[in-house]
Amino acid sequence: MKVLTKKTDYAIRALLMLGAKRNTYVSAKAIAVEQDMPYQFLRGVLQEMIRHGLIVSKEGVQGGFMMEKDPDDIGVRQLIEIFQGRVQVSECMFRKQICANRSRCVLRHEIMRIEQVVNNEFEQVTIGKLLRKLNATGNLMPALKDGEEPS
Amino acid sequence: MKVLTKKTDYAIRALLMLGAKRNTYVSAKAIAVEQDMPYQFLRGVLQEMIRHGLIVSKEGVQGGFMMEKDPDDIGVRQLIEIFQGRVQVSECMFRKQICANRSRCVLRHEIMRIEQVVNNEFEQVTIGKLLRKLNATGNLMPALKDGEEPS
DNA sequence: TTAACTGATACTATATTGATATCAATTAAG
DNA sequence: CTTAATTGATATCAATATAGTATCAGTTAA
Repeated sequence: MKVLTKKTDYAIRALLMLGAKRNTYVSAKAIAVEQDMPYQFLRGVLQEMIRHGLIVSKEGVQGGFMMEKDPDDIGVRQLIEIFQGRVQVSECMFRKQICANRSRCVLRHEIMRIEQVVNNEFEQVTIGKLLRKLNATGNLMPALKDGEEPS
Repeated sequence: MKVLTKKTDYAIRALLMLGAKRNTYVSAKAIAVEQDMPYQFLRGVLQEMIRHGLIVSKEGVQGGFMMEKDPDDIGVRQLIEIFQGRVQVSECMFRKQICANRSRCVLRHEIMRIEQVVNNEFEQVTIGKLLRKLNATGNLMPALKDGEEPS
């Protein structure tokens, strides 16, 4: 069970780059190369973020994308909603007759509680928070030391 | 974003039926009809649960399925793992070079924390717990009263 | 004028999910 | 002993979601 799809994954990483270079336009190509993402696919992701007001763009030479919102106001929850739709534990777990009255369904309570917990957790992970963590260690991808194995 | 797939959904509801009629064999057909699930699809789900030791079966006339484990020992988390695989926030969010050393990746911590929270929540929702909730209200699908609208 | 860009959109490929169909083997009951 | 109700096992298919590619028009700095 994969919680984050590629789109959300790429969106987060692109935003981390834009957040690290605020007030300058970064091209899709630059992001794609540095983060090793498929160029056209990434562009679609960036377009979607423009539509949702997270970033802005400038066309032409020296153009690119720039972060618009405060990174602390961009939560992973919002990104999930944009690229994967609202978190629902079950579309309609107790359907037909059972769903005739969802508010009285005894299981609905549990389902909604978990939905809320999940959303809450993701909401608290913001781009700003992640950026500060990155700054603390200096880079996003620490190099391996001699002889060190990937883990 | 749908957290529970049909298989998990059907599994939970089938288990609730079996849990409500313990020590008797309930046929796949009976479950499918009462819970309005596709018969053959449900059978696949039941087979999978046999393989994982959650239920047992008896072939032939008067055969069917019976709950094997203590319902308090069957958590939704286990069902998700069986039918949807282990919960992973991201398969490998920071791949290639970045994933060369996942343990040092600064974002990994956040990711794993959320994974744990999610798993914990689902673990605590057991079939036994759900059954007790059902018993408290008497049935799984309360009928609508006159004039009452689905909600 | 040109090359580096984004905007927009159409398309393809692959994987996952949901569902159906078939046939052999088992078993209770008449 | 036969039959109908069942599970076991598998093969197949359809629908949807995810991931990725391609193309062309428009914009802009140099």
